[in-house]
Amino acid sequence: MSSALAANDIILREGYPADHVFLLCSGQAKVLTSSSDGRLLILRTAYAGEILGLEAVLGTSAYCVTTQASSPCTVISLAREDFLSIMEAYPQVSQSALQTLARDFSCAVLAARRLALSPSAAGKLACALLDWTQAHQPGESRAQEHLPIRFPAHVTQEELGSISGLSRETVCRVIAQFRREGLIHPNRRYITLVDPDRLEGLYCERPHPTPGVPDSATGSAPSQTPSERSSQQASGG
Amino acid sequence: MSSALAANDIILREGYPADHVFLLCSGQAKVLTSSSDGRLLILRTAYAGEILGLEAVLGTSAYCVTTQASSPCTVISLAREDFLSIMEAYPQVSQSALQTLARDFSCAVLAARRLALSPSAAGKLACALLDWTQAHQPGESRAQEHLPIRFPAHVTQEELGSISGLSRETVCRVIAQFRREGLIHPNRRYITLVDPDRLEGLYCERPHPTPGVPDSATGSAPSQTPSERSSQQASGG
DNA sequence: CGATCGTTTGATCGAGCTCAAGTACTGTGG
DNA sequence: CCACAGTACTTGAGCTCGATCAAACGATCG
Repeated sequence: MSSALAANDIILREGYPADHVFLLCSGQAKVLTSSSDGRLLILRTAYAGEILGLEAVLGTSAYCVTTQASSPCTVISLAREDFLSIMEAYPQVSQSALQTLARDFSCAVLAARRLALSPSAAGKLACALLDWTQAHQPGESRAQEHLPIRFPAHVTQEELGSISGLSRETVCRVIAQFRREGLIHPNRRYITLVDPDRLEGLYCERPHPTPGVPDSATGSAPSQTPSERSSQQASGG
Repeated sequence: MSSALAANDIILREGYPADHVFLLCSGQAKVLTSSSDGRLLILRTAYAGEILGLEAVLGTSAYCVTTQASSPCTVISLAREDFLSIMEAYPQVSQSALQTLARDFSCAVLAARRLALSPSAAGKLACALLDWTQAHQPGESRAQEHLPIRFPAHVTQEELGSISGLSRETVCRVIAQFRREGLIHPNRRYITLVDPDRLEGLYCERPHPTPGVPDSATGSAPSQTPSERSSQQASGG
């Protein structure tokens, strides 16, 4: 039931039958998806305490991501049926699973966003750095976002490439460019984001409070949602 | 509480406070994310009966996708607190929400996959067509995947571009190429995928039962997951 | 029958990938 | 402390693919 894994061991594999969920008891793991030619897309890092494989056990019958230990790990595996009955018995577990899935979904959407909508390599990398640091920020230090941010340790440029959808070499070139522009300060250990706000403003098309969805057919005020105009009827477009 | 919306009206907007969930009672809606310069990434189509905005109400405090009516719609909005207490009172609602979120997550991962891992425009479009038809297949006709598939109606090439991360013109060119190769049969109304399997084999790097994650440091059999070697200990890397 | 929207095709250009070579840093063992 | 090996980083040159710009063509609808 409990396993000790070495770095780079596979915890679960995309495409395989989703017969278990895995509780990551210690260590860290990369959540990624891969193509048959070896290219990787790293979605996020999972830390101790997280449950892996939720989406597959609940939904389709196969895992849709691969999880690979990035450091020595301890995991506990739980059979699908057991986990489902636990969730039934303890509503708190369901609630926790809901929040986990909601976060996973947001993370996947952010990845898709920057891959599709960032027009340049610099944009992709900037978004990746900002998304990554925000997602892995311990605690709720979202308010002091304008302060310098340390990028988590031991992420190679190759991994950065797999996060942002760029080649190793391009990652290197963009990092050099950001350094020249004073936006980041790469040490051997950390990449310090000197001015996250400026980085975001210059290169990112991130979800803002006022996003750019066209309101072509909508004559009404763009900021209104149905909840705010429950009595009104939308003018037919 | 209930609203009638015209086509192209916005149901909920990414970045806005997640104060409500929305039950789509009739019509269809596009789930998308946008950049400030107007580029779009369409993740999927939501149909009548679906609950929209789940991920935001449960997780972070802001919607992370935009939902836009693609046909006239009826939606019912439900305040966040009300929905949360309903979920608490009726475990079935929680279970349903879990499955919805699991599917949404899988869908977002597929989008990120094809954006990052498909090496060519043809690959991106082929994956998009296949993902889209599978996700929107009514019922469980997954078994007869080798039969021709009709692509859902009224998806313009521009929308196909926003689904696959390509420009309109490139979508057109790739469609022409697929037609020349006998892979698809585009009518004015439908695109018929003549041979989905061949299309997938030629152009897609989709999650197969034997994906290409490197097992560099793992000496053990690649197909083994921790659940299958619960008594064994991984050899320290 | 004209207007509008969607599709088709061509020409050009540039960003980023690939290939290739070279450099810096880390850790290990003597 | 130094030599060595391995890994990661850096930089350059060339080239390919898809975006962009531009211009018709076709269908549908009022």
